[in-house]
Amino acid sequence: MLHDPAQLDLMFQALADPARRQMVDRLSRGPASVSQLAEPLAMSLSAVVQHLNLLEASGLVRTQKVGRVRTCQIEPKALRAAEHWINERRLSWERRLDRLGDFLAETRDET
Amino acid sequence: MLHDPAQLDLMFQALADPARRQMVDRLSRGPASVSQLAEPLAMSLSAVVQHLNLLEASGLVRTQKVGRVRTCQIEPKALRAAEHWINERRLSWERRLDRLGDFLAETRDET
DNA sequence: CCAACACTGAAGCACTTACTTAACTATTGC
DNA sequence: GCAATAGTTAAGTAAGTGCTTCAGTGTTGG
Repeated sequence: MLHDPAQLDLMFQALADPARRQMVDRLSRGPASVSQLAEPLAMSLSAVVQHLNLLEASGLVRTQKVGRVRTCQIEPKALRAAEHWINERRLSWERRLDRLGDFLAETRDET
Repeated sequence: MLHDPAQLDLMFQALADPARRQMVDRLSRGPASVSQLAEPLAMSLSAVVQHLNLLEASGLVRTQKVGRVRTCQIEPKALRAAEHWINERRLSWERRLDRLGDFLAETRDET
């Protein structure tokens, strides 16, 4: 579910905006309300809510409303999924370089 | 350089598109020419070049032209930078949860 | 030399994004 | 109850994205 291309689209898209990354950054230090998320950002509350909805749709953030305040938290599983996608490609590349290095070392020995 | 917000914007933006992720995926298995990158994609070569230019601007891919073919490779440093940004936020969140767990366990013992 | 090859660049078009303002709903404290 | 609080929703707009086609440029094999 977290690994399907559409979900990865949404996650990376969500992380591509500095305001949304700032929101994730704030949430990594603990839960916050919408207004608390909005406070350091130079934009209307309405804009923040729209960013938050994207973050929630991407799965990176989970929210729950109690009374009139919506409290937001990070969803570490989603972060891990994005991290994992990148990590696999990087490792694949680096393993390939290692094998290439070994090959070159071996063929050098065979002189 | 790789950690400034604008560069992260470009990297996550680049990864937000399935065609570009497919190109990165292909490159994680070894270098490729533009035509080779284009081959599995259902779009014009021109569109592929435009995607490739974004990938290069983001720093995720490096290319060099020899004769008439442009050969593309992954830049693992950039992948690592994106990975690292996500990883730090996730760890920050998870450490916070651990401390919270410890605190709750301690206060329970104090009865 | 010249045709095929591997791209490259510009223009145009449909669609999406990141906001804004303004009007609204639902809670809460007094 | 009623004003302040916390958030939501809709509509509008300027700029950005992801393609397309078409007309190039430079390179290479025969």
